[in-house]
Amino acid sequence: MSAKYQKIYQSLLDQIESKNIKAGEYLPSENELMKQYDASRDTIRKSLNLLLQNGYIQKVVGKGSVVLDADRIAFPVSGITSFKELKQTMSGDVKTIVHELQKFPADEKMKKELYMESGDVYKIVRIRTINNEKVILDTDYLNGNVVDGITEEIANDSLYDYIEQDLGLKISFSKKEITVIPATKEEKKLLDMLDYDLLVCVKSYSYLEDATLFEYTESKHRPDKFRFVDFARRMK
Amino acid sequence: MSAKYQKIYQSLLDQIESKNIKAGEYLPSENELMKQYDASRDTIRKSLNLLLQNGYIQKVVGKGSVVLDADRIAFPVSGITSFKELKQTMSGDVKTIVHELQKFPADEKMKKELYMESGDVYKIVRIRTINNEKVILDTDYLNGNVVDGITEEIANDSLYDYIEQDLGLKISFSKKEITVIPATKEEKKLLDMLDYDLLVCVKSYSYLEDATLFEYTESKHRPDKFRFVDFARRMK
DNA sequence: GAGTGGTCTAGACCACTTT
DNA sequence: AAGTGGTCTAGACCACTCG
Repeated sequence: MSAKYQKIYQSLLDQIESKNIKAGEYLPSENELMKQYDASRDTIRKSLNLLLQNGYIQKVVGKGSVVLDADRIAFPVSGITSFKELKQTMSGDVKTIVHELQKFPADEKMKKELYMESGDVYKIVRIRTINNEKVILDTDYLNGNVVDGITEEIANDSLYDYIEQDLGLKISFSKKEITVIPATKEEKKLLDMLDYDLLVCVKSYSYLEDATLFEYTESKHRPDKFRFVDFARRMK
Repeated sequence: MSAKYQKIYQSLLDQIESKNIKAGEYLPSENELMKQYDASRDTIRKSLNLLLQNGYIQKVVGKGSVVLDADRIAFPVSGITSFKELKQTMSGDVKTIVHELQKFPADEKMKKELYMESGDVYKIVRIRTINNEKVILDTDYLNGNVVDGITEEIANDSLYDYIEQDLGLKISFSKKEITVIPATKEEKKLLDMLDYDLLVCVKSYSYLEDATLFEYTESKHRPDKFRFVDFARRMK
């Protein structure tokens, strides 16, 4: 986070989020920003590109960079938000129950899902409660060759913090798939399902900076507690 | 699409998609690509950035750009795919039934959703069938000050083609929200709901290049026919 | 005509990986 | 030591919007 363009991005973002520059207003021109931040045009443009990609501004040729209305749909779910990070944007009292934690030699399914040839796999099953209702069931499978030393405390706190801060690995990107599936008896027993028979299933593959696949997750949400927000630019 | 970096992007993408360069292999280095395409490093890097953002490659410092496994999760839903575009990636026989098409002065709800002060709004209700099953209910509201002249044929074919090709407007970005909602009696009547009581609701706000909001859509999917795929890079 | 963003170029230094 | 990507700079021309 020491790069100049990232600092400028953060500085501009702060001004947008604090409503110092309001939705509908224009940012200073690239020329202006060059002077303000004592940076080259290219550096400024890198900063603006980050704002652009994350849906904070829209550039209009001949006019400038307009600030968009980020409140319209609040923006909790961008990037690879882990549950702990997500939690901070959620209302209500959120807790984690570690239901299962084991380490075992990778079976066929895991070798396939995690592209492993040998070694151990961690399986972690966690139940997430919101206001004391059990509404999310997370099952993680981790490549034990990449990540090791997972304990119940870690699983109870934050896996991502452990991987990034303690192991010093860098989580880089993920692929997610969202579908709706019937709840099994087992799942109905573990969660407070009310009258629902379906679960929203988010399958997720997470990768490190060097493109190593280290985690496969199935996150099953009670339908009424599920919400996903997306910002997308058109690519033609 | 005439920019040099976009052409290089497309060229590299073709090679990746045709398996000319396979997953796990490295692209030529930036230096190599500069020579191959007779371009500056900056231009090459712009092309690679597009591949990066769309999940086709991962850059590893000191090594190069690895091609990722795009097949792992197929990638139908990136950008603002309209239904017609989506259709092409779907299996099965897909049809559209225009159920309602009207134009009326914006009421309070529409003024709020579309940020209008006055003028007309189009309301279009369409039912999408897959293999003759009615599984998706799309309701579009369009700002009549921006988009005009919509007929049943257009609604039946492709709204986006009309807006982009006939009206010459440029669709630029959208915000989407995915939730699950109970199906109303009306919706149950319009769709083939089998035993399902829930619908996946995708609310979408679509904007033009100059940041004008021109469309608000509610797309309701029968749960078993819904699938959403997402690629995300971590922003810390 | 002045100002805006969009694109492209050429050159430089750094931290990192590999041999 | 050589090669890689990450960052930063300076200068140029274009198409576009606005007054």
